[in-house]
Amino acid sequence: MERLNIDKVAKLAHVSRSVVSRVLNNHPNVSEEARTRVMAVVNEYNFKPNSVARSLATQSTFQVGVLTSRIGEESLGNGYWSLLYLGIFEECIRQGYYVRLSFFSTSMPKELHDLILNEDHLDGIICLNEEVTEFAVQKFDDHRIPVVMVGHNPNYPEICSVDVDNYSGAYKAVKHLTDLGHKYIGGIFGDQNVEETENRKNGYRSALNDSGISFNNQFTVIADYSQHSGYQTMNHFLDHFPEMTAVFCASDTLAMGALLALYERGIEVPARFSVVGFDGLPISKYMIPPLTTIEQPVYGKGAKAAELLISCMRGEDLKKNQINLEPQLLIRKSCAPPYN
Amino acid sequence: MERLNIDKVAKLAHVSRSVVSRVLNNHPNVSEEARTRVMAVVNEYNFKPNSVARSLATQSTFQVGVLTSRIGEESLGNGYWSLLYLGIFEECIRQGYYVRLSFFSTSMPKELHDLILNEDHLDGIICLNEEVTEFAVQKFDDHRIPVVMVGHNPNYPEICSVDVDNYSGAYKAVKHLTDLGHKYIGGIFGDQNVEETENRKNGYRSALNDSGISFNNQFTVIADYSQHSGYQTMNHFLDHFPEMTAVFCASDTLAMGALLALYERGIEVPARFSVVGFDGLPISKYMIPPLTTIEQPVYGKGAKAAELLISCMRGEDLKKNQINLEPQLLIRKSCAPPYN
DNA sequence: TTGTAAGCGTTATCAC
DNA sequence: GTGATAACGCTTACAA
Repeated sequence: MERLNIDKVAKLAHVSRSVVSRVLNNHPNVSEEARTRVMAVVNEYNFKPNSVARSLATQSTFQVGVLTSRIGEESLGNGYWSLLYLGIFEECIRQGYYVRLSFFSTSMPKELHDLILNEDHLDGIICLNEEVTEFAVQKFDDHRIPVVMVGHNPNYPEICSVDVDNYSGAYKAVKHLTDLGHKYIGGIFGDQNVEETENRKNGYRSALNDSGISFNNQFTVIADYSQHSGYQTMNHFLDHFPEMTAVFCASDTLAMGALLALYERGIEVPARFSVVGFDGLPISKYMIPPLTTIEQPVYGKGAKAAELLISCMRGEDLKKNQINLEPQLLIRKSCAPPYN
Repeated sequence: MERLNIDKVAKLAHVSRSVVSRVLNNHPNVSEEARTRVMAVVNEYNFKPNSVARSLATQSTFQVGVLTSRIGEESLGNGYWSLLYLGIFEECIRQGYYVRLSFFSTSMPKELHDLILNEDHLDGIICLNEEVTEFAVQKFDDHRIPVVMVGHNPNYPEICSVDVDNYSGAYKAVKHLTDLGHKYIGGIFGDQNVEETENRKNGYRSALNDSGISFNNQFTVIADYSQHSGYQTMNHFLDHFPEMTAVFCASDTLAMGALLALYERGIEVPARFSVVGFDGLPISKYMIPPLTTIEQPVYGKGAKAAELLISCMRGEDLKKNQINLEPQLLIRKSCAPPYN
């Protein structure tokens, strides 16, 4: 069976191509009779209008681009990104949009940048981190196509964004530790020069403060979100601050590294040391011991970002465009009162 | 600055639109002089031809679809899928193809299936697992667009596929255990009714055999590739076969679950029990203890699949279309000779 | 070597 | 309510 086009359908239904188009797009001004004739043909031949031609005519592709940094394999492999993408994908497809996932790296040739961000093929863009946001915003500074980002960036106040309440999450984590009686609590953070880190650090600080514990800057390290950084930083803490009895890690991956460092030194968790993570990744449930962590709605962040983007694409003017989702403390087995 | 099209470029360069098209597509038969004039304009205005229009004219979109099952969040989060996708993406983009990643579920409405697999928008498809392959192959049984899959499926011998040598991987893993002196070795596998499992099981069996150990069917369980299954199955083994001293897990996630079960019972790894995984995921390095595993080139599988697909799309006739990549034993800290 | 003109398969405008 | 017809922006015979 030949693949047919709108003209052939029109012929078969004894109408003009415009009528077919109207029927397919639910436009008014088409007689009930014509509609049924057209639909009969459409169903019989399972006709689907060619979406490329439609894109050319309407100047919109119904495709959303998702952009993230070409991070290392280790960071990529932690489940956070897949879950975020899944949230985006499912919301988009539900609303009839395709989604194209691209990894971006400043070191790739310019042609690839242009290819990835090819505006003819994209109706909107979701940026998953700051580096990429900067790049996309700069390229689309004339607002030709809408951009939304996951995570807030104070440099781009006019851009819609979704994030978890980082302050609140960190606060809850550290408060849990102080409530347990810990007084010397390390903090491992993941990303320099980013509001997220600033907020998490403030949450950490406030929780300490509210428990009457003074903040010690040496107990705080900003690295990156890899397991390796968690491992390294934990070793550093253990070498220099024997009084420390607990650590707040700003990601589950960081916590995973910290747990390994503790294990290698034979320091039992949670009996002799407590650790709390951030993210609530699926794998955190199977760490040893199962990680107490701050669960954030990763999937939900993605879905919400997609929802915002599609609203923007439809031309709706969003007033409340910086959305914060609330994280929850998820208690498992990696925390206990301090030893002694 | 207005966005320009090929006609405007032609006007500015004082040539016809066909000349512009020819220089943009590196076609022959264009004078050096015309070429430089065109390129001058192209560069000055940074002109990029509209790819949607090009798609319509050439009947090809330069887009590749990647299809995978809408698996649970836990399975999604293990890093395997992200890595595989990264391999596909980077090879595609290098060759100038976009890639669209979609999750497929048999339970979603038919409109979504049609949307996801919309052939007008796709020049080729890479299937990441069997369920999805079946669906795609059935939809494109007339070979309108090429399909390649990751993992071999004997039901579709004519389709190009890439996989790791599952037999060899399992063999190496279990041989490592028998070489260490283990005699009672469990096997946890991940996917019923799939050639992959068959092959891994055969590898496990052969290694046992080559070491003069008889195969015990009770020591073998086929579940799914989740941490939870590893956890559950390990508990089952521990409850029923106290003589068992080691286990081969057909994925790192399975091993992660097994490790947790062992930990909860206070059975030290590797002192009292050895475990080896399969995959070599980035997270396996940070398990407790760091996992000895069979490292397969996940990224490479993706890249190779993309390479095959693009060859097919270019019309090359591939003879050697079932490719096997060789996995390696990666020794870390989860194995030791049996206790006593 | 170059230019003209005919597609590609839609949507959208505007007479009828 | 309907149907020509003109876009949309490109590629590609074919003629010059």
